[in-house]
Amino acid sequence: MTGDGALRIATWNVNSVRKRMGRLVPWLESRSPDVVCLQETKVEDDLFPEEALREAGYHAAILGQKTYNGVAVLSRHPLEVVSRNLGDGGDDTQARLLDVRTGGLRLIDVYIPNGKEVEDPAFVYKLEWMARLARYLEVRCDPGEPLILCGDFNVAPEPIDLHDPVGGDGKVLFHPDEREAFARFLRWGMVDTVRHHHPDTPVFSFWDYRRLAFPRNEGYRIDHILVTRPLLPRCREAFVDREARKGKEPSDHAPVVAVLDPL
DNA sequence: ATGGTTGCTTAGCAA
Repeated sequence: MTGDGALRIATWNVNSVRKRMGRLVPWLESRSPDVVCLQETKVEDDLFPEEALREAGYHAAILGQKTYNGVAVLSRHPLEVVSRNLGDGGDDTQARLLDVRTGGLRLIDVYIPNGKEVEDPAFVYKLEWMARLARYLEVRCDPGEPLILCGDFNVAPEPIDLHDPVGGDGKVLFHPDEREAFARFLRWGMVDTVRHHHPDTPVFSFWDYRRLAFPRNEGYRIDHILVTRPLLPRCREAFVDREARKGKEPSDHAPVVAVLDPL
């Protein structure tokens, strides 16, 4: 809590929730977010550390699987699940989406496929999944409703969003096709909160474990909190919590936080 | 430099 009733909404790819509990719980205690969307929990639902997180003060909605992927939404308030995965008749075998209502808000937590390499079939799957998500917004959501779409999008939207936009052009995370798929979310009616509040500031949310990328600040801004227009006047600030990437055994991603004025 | 590191699961995959 910020002490004035503001809501803190966060998204964090933790790269295994069980491995990261020693950092996640102190982070929850120090930052006191109201809602936290997690990605890459990498755990089946019956092994999710729900009790420890309950003791830290959070309800949880979870959609996990063994070894890979997995999303969860933690909230100070009880959660109602609107949808687990896209539910459109396409492949839903990977745990990548949770659509929930909590504390008077609707949030969609996504872990968009990484895509591996542009030449890989996984990249085709990524583009198809993003098109399915756009369709999900069109069919099951309304740009006139207060809605938050956040998570690991695995897309750096603009040149400012990666350390080497020339070298990265046409590669995974910054390919024109995935940038266009991301732009479609914005055209539908979502606003990128971090970029809205910091139009000209390079900020990254992911640094590869390899190549000493973090100390060199060779990063990408691929984790996003998007909001529909009705929420924008309430969004006071949005930022990357870079401190959470420092120190021993970090995730390769930092949390992104948006601060909303109360209704 | 098709390099490098981390996590899950145990040698190979995903990121």
